[in-house]
Amino acid sequence: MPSRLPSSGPDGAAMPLDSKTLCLGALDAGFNTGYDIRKAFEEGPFRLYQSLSYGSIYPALNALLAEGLASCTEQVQDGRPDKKVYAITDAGRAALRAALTRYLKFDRLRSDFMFAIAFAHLLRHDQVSALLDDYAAGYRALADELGAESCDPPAGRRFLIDMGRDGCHAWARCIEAHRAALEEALRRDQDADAEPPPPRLAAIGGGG
Amino acid sequence: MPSRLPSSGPDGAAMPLDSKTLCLGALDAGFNTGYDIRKAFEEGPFRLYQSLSYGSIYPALNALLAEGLASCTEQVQDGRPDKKVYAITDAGRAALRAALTRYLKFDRLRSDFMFAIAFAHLLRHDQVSALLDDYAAGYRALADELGAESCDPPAGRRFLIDMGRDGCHAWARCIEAHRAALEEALRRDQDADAEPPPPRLAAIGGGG
DNA sequence: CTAACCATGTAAAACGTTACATGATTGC
DNA sequence: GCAATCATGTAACGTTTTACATGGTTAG
Repeated sequence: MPSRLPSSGPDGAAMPLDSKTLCLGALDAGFNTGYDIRKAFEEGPFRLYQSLSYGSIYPALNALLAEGLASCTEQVQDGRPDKKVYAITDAGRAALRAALTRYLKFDRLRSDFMFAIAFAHLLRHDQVSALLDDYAAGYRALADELGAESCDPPAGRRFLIDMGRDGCHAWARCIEAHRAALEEALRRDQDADAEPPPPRLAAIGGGG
Repeated sequence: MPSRLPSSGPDGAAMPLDSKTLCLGALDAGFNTGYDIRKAFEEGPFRLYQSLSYGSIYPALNALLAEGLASCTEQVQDGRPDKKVYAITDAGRAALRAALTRYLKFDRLRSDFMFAIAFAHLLRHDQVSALLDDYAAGYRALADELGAESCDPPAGRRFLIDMGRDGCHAWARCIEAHRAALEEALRRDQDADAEPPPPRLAAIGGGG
């Protein structure tokens, strides 16, 4: 059985990486229990780029085991459920490599903040400013968290960390670079609304 | 009936904006049919920040209509199904404003490329380079597409456009700024692997 | 002649998150 | 005492994507 990893459909079209592939990657990166894998996607190196929760991880791990893409040794523990320590197999590493070599789906950003800001005209000015403050602060905080990563990772992981840090900083700077224009435009629009209707009477009277 | 828009759960925790809110936003922005709304999320101003497909849009539109958050006038057409032209109502605008004022879930980036690059050590160098080329090119192309947006949009939409353009350019620059380090590290690792085993024989012989 | 565009809508399938169930240990 | 951490796993739930159904017009 040729252990399929459907990150590409039957036609070869780009499909998102599936949870099995993501787990295989986490395993290769040295996260070797379901619990640790979740942390890798919640707080660890993959945090910015992918997400995965228990509900996907444990079934995926069992599937990988059944397909021979991962192996598992159980460690009996006191009080807690037995710890299952997984390792990627050679077949698993081959499958991971194959999945990463297919056409990858391009990045997708989901930003409720940016969507909200599109409707700045419906919000009060102080709400818009607060939104921008929170948003920029969020990215700065993220950048700092991501920068404080484990020392001396392999080359690929180093790239992830550096990109995450600098990319988040860049986005924050971008917000700050454009907010002045937004806030000024909003003020202008408000002034235009609040202004008493322009003295058309004169024009009308003069034109008659 | 107080037309709920569940972008916040019962406890007030941050939840992603739901499809009804997104449709309300599209309606407010002047996209007034299901078909046009899809284009707004596929190619239009929201393209970078949210996604929404027919399967979500048409049911959402019908729900909004039933709740009085949108109104609809049908335009009979030749051959095609009747065109339903929607408009946001005052209640709808209030609901949109309310949804955007709740706690918003922070941005989530999904990047299969970045995940793949984390495993550069499993790929051939030319594959890694091709990946980086495609990735940077993708962001540059996106930036250019986003920059070529409709003229003179309202202030909030102007912000979206400018952020999209500059943000994508910044990310592309970031890729290019860090790729040299990655590729060099990969070369170093390969050289270390390819190097003939160090002359331990001498040491062993000398020590005997 | 083929592809893309216009236009709405439904149904099924795939996928993911959340909450639940369980429960000892460690730090504040 | 309370919260967090460790640790696995399932079931319900909701969302999203994809395919299907229909079909005339227009541009290359």
